[in-house]
Amino acid sequence: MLRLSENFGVSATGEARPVVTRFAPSPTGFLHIGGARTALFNWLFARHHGGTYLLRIEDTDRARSTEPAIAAILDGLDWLGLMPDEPPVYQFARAERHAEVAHAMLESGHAYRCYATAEELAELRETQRAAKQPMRYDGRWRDRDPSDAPADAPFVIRLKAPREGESVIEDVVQGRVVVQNAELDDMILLRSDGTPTYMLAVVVDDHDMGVTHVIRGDDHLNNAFRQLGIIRAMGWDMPTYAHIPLIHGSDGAKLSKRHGALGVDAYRDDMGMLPEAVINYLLRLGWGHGDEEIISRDRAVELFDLTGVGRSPSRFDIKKLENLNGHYLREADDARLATLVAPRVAALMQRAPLGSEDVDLLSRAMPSLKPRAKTLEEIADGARFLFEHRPLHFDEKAQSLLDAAALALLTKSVDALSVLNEWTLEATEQAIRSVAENADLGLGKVAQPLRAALTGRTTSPGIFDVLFLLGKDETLGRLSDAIMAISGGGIQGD
RNA sequence: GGCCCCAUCGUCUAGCGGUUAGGACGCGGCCCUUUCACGGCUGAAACACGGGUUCGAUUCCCGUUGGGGUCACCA
Repeated sequence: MLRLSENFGVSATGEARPVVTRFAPSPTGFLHIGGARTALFNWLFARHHGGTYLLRIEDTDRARSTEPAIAAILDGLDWLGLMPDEPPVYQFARAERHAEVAHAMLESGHAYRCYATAEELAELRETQRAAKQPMRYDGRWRDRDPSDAPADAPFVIRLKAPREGESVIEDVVQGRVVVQNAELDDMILLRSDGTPTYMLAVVVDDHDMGVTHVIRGDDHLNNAFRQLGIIRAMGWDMPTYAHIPLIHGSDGAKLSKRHGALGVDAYRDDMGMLPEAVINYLLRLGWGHGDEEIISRDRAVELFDLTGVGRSPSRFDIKKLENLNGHYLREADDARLATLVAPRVAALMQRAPLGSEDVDLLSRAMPSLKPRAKTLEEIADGARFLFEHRPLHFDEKAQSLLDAAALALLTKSVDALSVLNEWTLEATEQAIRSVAENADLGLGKVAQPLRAALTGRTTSPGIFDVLFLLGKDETLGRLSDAIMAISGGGIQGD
């Protein structure tokens, strides 16, 4: 398939311009995962070509745009490292310029005033639907003499779109797409209150911002043809289009709020994902480079291109994201993870924030904690035993391990451990191994009761890591707690 | 419904006329092993269907089916 050059936007005069991309969300809600991917692709494309990546807040819908939504979008982009190269452009602030363009088109005869009322149009649509005709504006004011206009009546400005012929877009992702001009009606440019519609604003802003490559969801593919009408009427350059397929939920339906279209903050806060994992996952959703799966940000900038973007929609798979997150967790710096996990531990245990000593302990425990988790939340859960206060609460499985046989083993362990002068991994391991050997048992037979007694659970980091992290006093204390509980028959349990 | 887009394992994908159809997630088994993980090995698992074009189609063309998108004084 023939594809246009991606490196540069080519102007009407044929001169090459440096790449400018933009992400243009409307602030009507959080930054969801699909928007994040669009932002990522725009960012990546600009970086790859040494261009500029911009952000435009499409807030012309005053009723639905909110300040918190803007904050949420900025926050999400910041977390993902996708902040724009220049301060964001607020579309509503440019309403005057949009109106100016609409009036210029009126002057040049590319647009006209339409006095049809909302009721009139609703009626038109109803008739068309009843007759099973395509629903479009019928152009009733298109060629009407301006003198027919009712005095002082409100009007909108509509584009005078060509009614014959066809329009072609060579989309970098979708290929050549052709639409008959007869399919397009005369869309509204300026509302009766003088405010611009999205169709007008997006074209004017993209032009004024010097956007060379429009990379957006393919739900805008049909819009592109409408927008083309404005571009041609104004004699502007057509940007290179790249309409990327949407992300669907795991059930194949469009990702919506009830289908798991969560804000990126949910991935960060609720699930405990790392931004690098989300970025890597989003990158691979709809884009591929051979067999490479683990791709760093730098590597992505190096490799990314639009030709690698697939044409079919993809489904969101949380399992794969978790797997990737596990990978980046294992790779991440321990001190950084400790900082991220600390508040989660406090929340989980319903206790005061961890002090610096506790965070330090968390950091030291991280090498044995992080390989066992896929999210920060799981790390926090696995770290609880470090901060639990004596006497421990034993879960059901742990209780069943703490029986009469365990009592003997625990007692012997206390004996072997308490005489140790040095509390090292090596020393404790040697002591416990000899307890096992003397009892003629495998290490596992001793390790499990120890684990239960020390952590209250049956799963934990390696038992010698647990011993070491807890320290001698705490270890011996917890062991004697368990011994007492068993002999007294009063195990603290559920 | 009109128009537009899409179609390889369950999922994300590689493939760009001739391959034992590859990788990853997930799933099963084995190994490692003090639990759980990690790691290693391994198994099952796909070209939606029907016509063409061609010596030869997963690959090119058409159709069918299926999925998605879009048809506002929303963006």
